[in-house]
Amino acid sequence: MVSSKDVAKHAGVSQTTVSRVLNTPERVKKPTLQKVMDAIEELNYIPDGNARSLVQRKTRTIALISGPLHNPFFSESTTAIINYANAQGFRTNVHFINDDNSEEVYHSVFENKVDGIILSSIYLDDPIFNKLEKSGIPFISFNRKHQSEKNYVEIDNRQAGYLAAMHLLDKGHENIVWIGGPLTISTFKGRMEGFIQAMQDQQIAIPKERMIVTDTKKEELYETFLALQKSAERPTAICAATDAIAIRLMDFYISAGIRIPEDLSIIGIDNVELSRHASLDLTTVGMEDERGLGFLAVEKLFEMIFQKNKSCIQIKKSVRLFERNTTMKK
Amino acid sequence: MVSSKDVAKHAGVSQTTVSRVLNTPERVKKPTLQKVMDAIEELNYIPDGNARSLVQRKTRTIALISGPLHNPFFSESTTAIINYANAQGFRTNVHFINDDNSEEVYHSVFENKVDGIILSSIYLDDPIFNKLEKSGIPFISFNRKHQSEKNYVEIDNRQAGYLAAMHLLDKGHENIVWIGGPLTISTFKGRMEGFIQAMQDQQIAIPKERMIVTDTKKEELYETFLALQKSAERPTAICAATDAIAIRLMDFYISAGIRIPEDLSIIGIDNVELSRHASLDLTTVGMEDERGLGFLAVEKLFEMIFQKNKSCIQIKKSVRLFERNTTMKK
DNA sequence: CAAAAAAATGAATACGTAACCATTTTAAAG
DNA sequence: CTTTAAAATGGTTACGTATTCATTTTTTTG
Repeated sequence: MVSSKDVAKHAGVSQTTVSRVLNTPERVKKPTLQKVMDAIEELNYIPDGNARSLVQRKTRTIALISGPLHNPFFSESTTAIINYANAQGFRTNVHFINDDNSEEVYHSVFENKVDGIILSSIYLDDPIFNKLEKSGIPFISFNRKHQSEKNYVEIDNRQAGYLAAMHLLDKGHENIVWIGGPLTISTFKGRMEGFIQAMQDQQIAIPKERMIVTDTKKEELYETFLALQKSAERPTAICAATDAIAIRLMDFYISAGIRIPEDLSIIGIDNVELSRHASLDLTTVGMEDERGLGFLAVEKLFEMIFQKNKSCIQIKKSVRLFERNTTMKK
Repeated sequence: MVSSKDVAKHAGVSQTTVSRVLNTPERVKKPTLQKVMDAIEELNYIPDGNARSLVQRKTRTIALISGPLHNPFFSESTTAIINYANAQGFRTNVHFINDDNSEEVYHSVFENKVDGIILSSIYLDDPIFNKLEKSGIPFISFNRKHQSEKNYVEIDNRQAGYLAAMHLLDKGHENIVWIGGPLTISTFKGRMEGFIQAMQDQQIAIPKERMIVTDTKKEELYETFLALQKSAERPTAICAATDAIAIRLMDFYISAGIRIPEDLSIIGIDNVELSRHASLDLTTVGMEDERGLGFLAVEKLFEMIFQKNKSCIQIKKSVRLFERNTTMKK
């Protein structure tokens, strides 16, 4: 590989001058500059970012630990985050966490000495949180938060669950089923609490079998769907904890010949882009802000990176109903 | 930051031994090993990947230059690629290219001295191809290929376009509109050629106004939709170059009250996961292989990285029709 | 038990860059 | 001109690791 020393030799200057040409060209005399530039061109020299990182103690890289991209929420946030980082001249290392690779993922992230970490994969009692704090690397979680209530950007999940439930109640539904992910995740916990609150406020009892806490994977949701179909008293409406869940369930129901919303109302939460598609036209609850949580989070992350802003980020965005065509009067 | 020297001092050994503990622990005596491990634990030492990269001349990082994630094809391939790389212990730098950032993106990739590059963003006559070859870094393009016909994984685009057109012709359509992206991209060129071939084989004339080459962005597609709606002789079927285009168009048509497939048949190409959703149920053409082009490409890329396999990769996967519910007899 | 072989460890160095300090060259001031 | 200041450039070092080679310690062998 051609290094700055090779360039220096070729141009008849010192390595220091080559470095200066690249970093502070205004401190180099014109003719010297030209000589060096020519040598760079001729030798096809590209500086080594790793060597630079080593001496500068900055990698110009952030790590993104994201949920799965088949969930449109995450494909939207990932896009926003990578584009923002790129615009700042930063690279983005993307990771997906599953049940048995979190160890390796965090190891890889810490080893790489990234300048910032943005994650949507944290659990309420996740032990990784302490490691993140101890590492001294700026980090922020979006969509989910840790029980410590530090460094997060989220929507008002309780409000979201509440509004979703209220909408179905307004439409005259009473036999409503909640389908959400594990309560070890703040997002699902908050949204479910909001849902329960609304039902209680309207004095609607919720039998245990109508509160379904499941995994959000396709297979588990299919099991859930089958169980519901077999149940004696089928729900007239489903309150799904996320648009991704709602959209998946719609697939199963429509495939089974059940019409939405005529036979079954369904509402999601997140207001992902895809939910607006005319074929789905999913009623949902989400932020007004079109930029999304991922954008807000990465924006804050870079504030932390650049300004060394050590203050704790706590952002909760309020939500509203987006009424579309998957819910109707009972 | 705590370095291996600090660990060495703390454990009363040399830095060399610390390095050995991490890399070749079997060459270290048990009690020494333990001392060092304890010191590592106590000081919370994590080796610096950049320093290692510098001396080993390997970064354990690949770069992915992808199309936009709102296109399900790319969210699927990105998932497959990142997961594969992670399983190999590699990080993935993800980049998105747009009209005016390609310079910076490639600069960033080359600067980072990645071990491999996987890209779906190349143009037929893309000058970046020579730079990639000159760089000596293993690389492969998927979905698209360069005119040099080197290092690519694609579907048989001509066959795909042919099958899509034939399907519509079989259904009795004659007024068929082709909607695809720019012909500077191999994917669109090949698919369109296949489409034209089928029409010629069936001796169906294609007036110029039925061959639409446009940008694949939402806004441009909307313009295309409006133009078609205004045209005197509306098509009875649309052959879209990709599922992403087809799905976008369905949104516009359904929003305008046009029924699919009753009023208009539409077929895509790619067979993305989303196309199977019951609400869309898009007829399409795609690979048999469920793993997708991204997976095949990254698999080959790692063969190149590990085996120093310099042989040129040329993979063209054959396709078949997936008949669903957006096409019907005229 | 001595000699030879093997195992364990350490000292020194390289990787490619930026930063710091020293030196030379050029321009400004008197 | 000479002196002083400023600009331009070069030499050396540090960043944190793995590697190479040398040295010490331990084990094996006859």
